[in-house]
Amino acid sequence: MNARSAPSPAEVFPDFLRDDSPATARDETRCRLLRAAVDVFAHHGYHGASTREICELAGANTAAIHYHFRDKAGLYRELFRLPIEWMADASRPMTDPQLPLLERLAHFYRGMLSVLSQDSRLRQLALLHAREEVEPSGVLGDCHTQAIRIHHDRMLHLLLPEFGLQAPDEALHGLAFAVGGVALVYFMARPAVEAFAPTLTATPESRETLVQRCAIYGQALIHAERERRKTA
Amino acid sequence: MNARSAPSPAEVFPDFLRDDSPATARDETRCRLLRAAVDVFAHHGYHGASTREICELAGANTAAIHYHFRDKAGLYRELFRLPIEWMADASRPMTDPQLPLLERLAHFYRGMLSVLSQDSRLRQLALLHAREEVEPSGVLGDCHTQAIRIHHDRMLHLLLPEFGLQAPDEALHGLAFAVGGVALVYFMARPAVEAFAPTLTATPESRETLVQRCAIYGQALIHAERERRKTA
DNA sequence: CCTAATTTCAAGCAAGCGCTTGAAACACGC
DNA sequence: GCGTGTTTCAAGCGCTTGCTTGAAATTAGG
Repeated sequence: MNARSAPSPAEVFPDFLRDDSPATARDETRCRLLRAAVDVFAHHGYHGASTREICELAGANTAAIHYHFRDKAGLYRELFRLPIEWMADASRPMTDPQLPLLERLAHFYRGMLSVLSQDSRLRQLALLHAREEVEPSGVLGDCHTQAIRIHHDRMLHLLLPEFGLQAPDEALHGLAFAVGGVALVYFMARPAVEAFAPTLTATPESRETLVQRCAIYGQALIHAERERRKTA
Repeated sequence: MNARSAPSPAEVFPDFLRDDSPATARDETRCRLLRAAVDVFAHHGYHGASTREICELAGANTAAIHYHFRDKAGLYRELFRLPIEWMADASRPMTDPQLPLLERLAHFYRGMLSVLSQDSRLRQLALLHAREEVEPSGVLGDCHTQAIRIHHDRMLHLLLPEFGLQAPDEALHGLAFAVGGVALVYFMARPAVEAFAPTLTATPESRETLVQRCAIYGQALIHAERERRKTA
């Protein structure tokens, strides 16, 4: 009668995104619900989405949501349960101290933009995170901010040695926001980007060119902050 | 029975935001509805907001929305009818060719951040625009993108002479996005900023410091792009 | 002050919402 | 093959939603 006990994270993430999962048939409906939920929530937002539409897309009964996730909020929350680190695997090498700064920044931006490049559920999931930042659904608590913090901390981790600091000060937080902001617009204001400069992110080649330019910009920001600290 | 013909823009914008308007009593209910709509839509988003709550806050009957704006979408659309140029008056001097680049950039960022500084309806209105970018309500058409375009064009207008160009190329659009992105996070990811570095935007003084740093960053981006073009 | 147009009101409709129910279908150990 | 626990189903409940209605209240002109 009650909702199932939650499975371990690795059991569903990010596997449920793939159409060829799950391994076991017992979770089939559950996975189809999660996949459909990503699609519908991404299209209409949390409040705009209806459980009926999700179930219809999943080919399941409306009662299935209550059975597997207790309620609509539980289903939505399940999509945010794991940190979004795996969303941007490509950005992992940015913490490699062996690589030159420019290259690490390129990895960072490639990670951000790669998620958006494909018309996949990964991109839709990224969209859900972006939405939650601008229009919190109110059902997630602070778990979403925690997920974002990982990225911010990683950026700080890259910046700190550049300035010989042990802990970030106010300006370093601002710099981290600025470095991320160089590519943020492609994340958070997709319609505007495609309206003003559609060719910028059209092909994988143009996206890679964009990544390289962003890396140069990021490096310039770091240099500028270094100069600013010298004179101040 | 039918909705009134739309008044001229200057008649309601941005006057309806001020609590001491309107000049004539005949538009009182209409103005109170608009003000309440800003509040409620900003809190819950388009889909999450209910017309009943808006009317309750405005002290009006639920039928008033239909009478003055035809329906919920009409009321929402009215909040987006005018370009958002007046939302950031402080950024107007950024087009003044007399001023040095750094100062013009400071005006730009001051305009962006000033809107968010106060807990006013102006800020809520800005929030509505940010939301619409991430989660289009679907009732605005492209009129919202048009409003954003004004800011993008103004940034291009600032950048073009710096590179001796007549028309923007792909990279210049990317640069415009990057320059704006330096402060975009304070606009579009307010919860994250306040979670990670709350003091950054806490007081008017710290915000002005932030504006100055952003201007330096923006200038650095422009210089970096100039260097990049030289070597490429 | 009467008349006509404009604006507001209480009441309620149809539709869609999230969620519940009790029974049927299924899976699986013995 | 049976009994037990798990999963799915059709049906519908109570509620809120956006919107409508016809009449009352208000305003303005002659």
